[in-house]
Amino acid sequence: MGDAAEKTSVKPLTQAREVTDLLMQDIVSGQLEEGSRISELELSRRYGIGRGPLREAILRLEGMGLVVREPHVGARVVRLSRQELAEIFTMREALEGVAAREAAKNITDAELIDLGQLIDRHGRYVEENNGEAYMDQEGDYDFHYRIIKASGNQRLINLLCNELYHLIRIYRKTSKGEARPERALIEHKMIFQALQDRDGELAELLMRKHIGRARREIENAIEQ
Amino acid sequence: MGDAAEKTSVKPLTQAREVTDLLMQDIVSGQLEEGSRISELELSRRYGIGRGPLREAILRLEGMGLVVREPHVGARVVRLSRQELAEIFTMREALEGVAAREAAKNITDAELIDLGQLIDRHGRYVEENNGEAYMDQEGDYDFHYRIIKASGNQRLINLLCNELYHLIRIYRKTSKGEARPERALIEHKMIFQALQDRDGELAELLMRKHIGRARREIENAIEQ
DNA sequence: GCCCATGAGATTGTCTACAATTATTAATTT
DNA sequence: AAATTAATAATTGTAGACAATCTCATGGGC
Repeated sequence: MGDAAEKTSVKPLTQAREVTDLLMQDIVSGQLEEGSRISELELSRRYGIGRGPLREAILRLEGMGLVVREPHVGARVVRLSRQELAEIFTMREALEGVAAREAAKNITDAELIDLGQLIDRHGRYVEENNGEAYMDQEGDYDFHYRIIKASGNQRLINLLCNELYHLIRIYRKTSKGEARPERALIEHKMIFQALQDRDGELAELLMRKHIGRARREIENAIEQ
Repeated sequence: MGDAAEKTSVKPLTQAREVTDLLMQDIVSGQLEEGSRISELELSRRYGIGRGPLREAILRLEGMGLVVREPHVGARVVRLSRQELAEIFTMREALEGVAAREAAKNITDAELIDLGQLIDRHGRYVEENNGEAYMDQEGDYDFHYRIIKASGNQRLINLLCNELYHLIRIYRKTSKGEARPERALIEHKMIFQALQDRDGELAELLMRKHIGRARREIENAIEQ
C-alpha cells in the first residue's frame, strides 16, 4: 500500500529542470517549429538564465529525442520524415500492444469505470458533431494514456507517455486529426470490452490493429 | 541509393562525448558498481576534464537510464530491482518481436548467411564445452543484435542496442549466464529458419517466446 | 562568370569562481 | 544516554569569461 508513497519524493526544482519543461512546451506546442535552430545565447536570455542550465535542458530534450544536436554546430528541434514517424508508430504498435495486455491483468474496477465514461463522452461528442475528431485528438490520447498507465509497467509508461507521445505531438500539429473518428470509437469500444473481460491476448491484438491502422495511414501518405 | 551516405557524418569528438563513452564503459563493465555515487569533482579529476563536460556526460547517461540523478544530491549508477529488470524484459519481448518481424522482410541474403554461420559456431561451442554458455553470453547477444539491425528500423535499433541492452549488461555481470544454452540454441535455430522462410509472423512469435522465457526466469528468481 | 581561399563574426565547448543546498559533525538540552 | 539543534564541510547549481570551431561574407584566381 505504501508503494505509491515511496515514489512521492518532491524533487526540488532547479532552473535547468524548470526550463526543460518550458522548452518542451514551446517545442510540442509548435512555438518553436520543427527543424528550427535553438540558440543557447538567445534562449538563455529569453528565459533569464545562464547558458549552463539551458544546456542541461537541451541535453535532456536530446535524450528524449525532441532535439537533435551536432558538435560545434548547435541544436535543432527534431524534424521527422514520414518514414521516421512510421518507425515510431511501429514501436508504438508493439509497446501499446503489451501495455494493453498488461492492463487487462492490472486495471482496477474504478479505472475501468472511468474509462467507460470517457468512451461515452467520446461517443456523444462524435454523435453531436457529426463525425468530427474528438477535441483535436486529445480525447483519443486520453484513452491511450489511461490504458498505458493501467499497465503498471513504469518503464513502459515512461517511454510511451514521456518520449514517444511528445514526438508524435510535434508531428500532429502539422497534420489533420483522426481521419475516421467513428471507426476509432468502435475500436476503442472493442478494446474496452477486452479489458473488461480481462482478455489480455485480445486486448493486445486489438490495440495493435488499432495503432497499425494509423501507421498505415502515415505510410500511405504521399510525398516525402 | 545515397541514403546511407547521408548519415555518414563523422561527428567531431568533444571531451563531453569522449567521457560519455568512458563513463559508460566503466558502468556497464562493473568498474563503477550499481548504486554507487558519482562525484562530479572526483570523476572530472580522474578523466582530466572540467566539471562542465563531465556533467554533460552524466546528463546523457541519465537519458539512457544508466544513471539516476537527484537535485542537489548527485548522481548514482542505476540499480535495478528484479521487478524493474522484468519490466525491461517485457518491453524487450515486444520490441524484439517486431524487430524479428521486420527483419524477416528486410534481411539480406548475405546477412542470412552470416547469421547461419554464427549459429553454427554457437552450436560447435556448446557441443565442445558440453552445454556451457557461449562466450559469457556475448554470442547470444550477437545473434540478437544482428536481427535487430536487420530490421532496418533505426529507432528500434537505437532503443534496443543503445539503451536497453546496456541496462541489461549492468545486471548481467551479477548473474550467471544463460541457464540452458542448448535450449537457447534450438530456439535460435527456429528463429533463423523463420527468417529464411521470410515468415515474419512466425519469427515474431518465436522471438517473443524466446525472450519471454528469459523474463520468466527473472521473475521466478527468489528474493528482492 | 564560377569556384576556391581567406578572414571576420558568431556560436558552441570548456574552465574557473561563486552561490545555494545538502550532509556531517559537534554541542547542547532533556 | 538519546535526541535535537546549530555550525561546519562538502557537493551540486549557476554565472561569466575565454578558447576552439564553424559559418558566412568578401575578395582573388581561373
